[in-house]
Amino acid sequence: MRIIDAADALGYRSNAVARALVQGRTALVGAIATDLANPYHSEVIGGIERAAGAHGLEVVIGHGQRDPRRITRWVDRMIELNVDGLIVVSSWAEPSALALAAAAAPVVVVGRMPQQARDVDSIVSDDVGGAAMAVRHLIERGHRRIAFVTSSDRPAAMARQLGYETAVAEADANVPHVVSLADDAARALAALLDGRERPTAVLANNDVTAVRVMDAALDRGIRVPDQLAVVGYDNTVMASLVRPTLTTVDQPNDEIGRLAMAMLAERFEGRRVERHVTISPALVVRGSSG
Amino acid sequence: MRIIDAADALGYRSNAVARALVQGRTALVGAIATDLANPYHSEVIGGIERAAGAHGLEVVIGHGQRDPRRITRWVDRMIELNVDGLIVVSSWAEPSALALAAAAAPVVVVGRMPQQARDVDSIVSDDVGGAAMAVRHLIERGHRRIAFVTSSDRPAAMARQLGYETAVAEADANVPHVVSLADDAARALAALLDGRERPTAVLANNDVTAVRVMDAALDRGIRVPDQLAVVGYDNTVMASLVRPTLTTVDQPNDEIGRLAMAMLAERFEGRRVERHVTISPALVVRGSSG
DNA sequence: CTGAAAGCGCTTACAG
DNA sequence: CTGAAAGCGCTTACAG
Repeated sequence: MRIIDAADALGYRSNAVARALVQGRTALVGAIATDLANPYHSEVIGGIERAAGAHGLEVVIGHGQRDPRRITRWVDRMIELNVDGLIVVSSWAEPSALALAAAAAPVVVVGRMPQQARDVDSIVSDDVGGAAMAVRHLIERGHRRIAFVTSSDRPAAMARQLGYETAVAEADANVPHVVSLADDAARALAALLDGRERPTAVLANNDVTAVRVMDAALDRGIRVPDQLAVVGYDNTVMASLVRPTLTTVDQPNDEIGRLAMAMLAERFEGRRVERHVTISPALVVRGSSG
Repeated sequence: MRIIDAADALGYRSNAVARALVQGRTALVGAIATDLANPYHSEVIGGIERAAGAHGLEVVIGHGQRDPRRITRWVDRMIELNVDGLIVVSSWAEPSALALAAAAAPVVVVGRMPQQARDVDSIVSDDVGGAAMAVRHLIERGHRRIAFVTSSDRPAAMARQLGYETAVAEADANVPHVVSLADDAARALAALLDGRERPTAVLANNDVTAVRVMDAALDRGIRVPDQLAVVGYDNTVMASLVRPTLTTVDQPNDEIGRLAMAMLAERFEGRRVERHVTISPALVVRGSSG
């Protein structure tokens, strides 16, 4: 007891680095996010953290800052830090780096990768289904000229586009009308909104894009939702802040984080086979779709 | 070379934990944030990261999740992880834990602490000056009945209230009228907006509070800014998303992050005396103040 | 210049 | 039950 008191008095703290070296485990889970400023990512990480507590694990976060190289470097760095498991909330990491990492510790990717990495588990949201659900909602409200506006050619956006195309095809509505804001956004928006055959509804690949469409419409005096219905994707905070509030597709981010942690735990318990889970999104109807 | 090739082929990676043990340094800076979902915190951390790169340091992030105990525990954990320096983007850590940490590695707190911790450097924004600047702006626009609405009694909010009180006093405007949303927000807003002596302008302790005031006003048919000017604080993304867009007080978050990293670097170079820096905010005038 | 030894701060298995 | 030794995977200082 006197020894312990003396240690406390001197401010002694056990060196976790040395402990990790001998125990071969750090009790650390690494979480890498494309962009922490994006609330979607911080919510997923919140879910990971809450679940990690139950396993006696701490979550250290690496911030990718929307830079693919930085994200891939974090994968390497986390393995060097000897994390016991790694959750990559990003589709931007190099598959080869992920496969290498998976040889050292269990790895779960949250997001739709361009290609699978060996021995890496994954969680994706059903983007095809979510986008189709949004389009069906617009069709139910009587819309027949529905455009898809996208700012990305990442796999998630492509899957949403596919869901859009599928749903307009099955409803015998318009021919698919896809507008990309990637190059000249102002011009693309002008072509979309100033033409004679203006759509009556727009599905956007995410909330940010949806808000850009809404702003462009309001600038032209086009009323939302009366003259143009707009639906976003991701249900970020901005969806309930803008006026009119934005109808959007929601994903259970907290739940996704918990699941990612649970999948790591299964690996700790000995699972050897890959596991790939698809999560179902849900439509949140607000003002922008009438 | 053949040995290196073989190591590569086997996927060998140097064990950073072992290296850290012998070198006595991890090349890691810990960054702890109250709430990563808050863009203010993720911007500061972005600034830290950009500056850390130049020093060959990596930034690991601990997420406080708005839980004071969790934040304090992260301070302990980061020291156990042997970070070379620690930046706490939060005012919620226990001063005693910070002082203990500072005995092991340089520590910089970004935020206004209720009390100073020994050997801990700090960066605060001039909240008194920022709030006074906002009030003077409203006075210039002719307002004489200006209220301060706050949702917090944390030191930053208190300093902003002080700045408000100082500025209304010097302008010979109204007597200070402070409204707290801490207990019964709906009732407090009703008292503020439904009374006969309704203010013509409101300064809020932050943007979230400002948006709540704006929404409450719009619900009552009170036009912003014509019948009620509203000014926020922090210049979060939501300030430019709401309609009317929000006049607010901006802090150079990226710059604050860089400075925090620079202050750590000074400690690495041998600085022994405490350093406390105050950053000047700036007013961003938008639609909500007319 | 090369190679083996000592040691970073712990935990664990073992001898006393 | 207590105490000393071995060893985790590296780096560094030193002997050859």
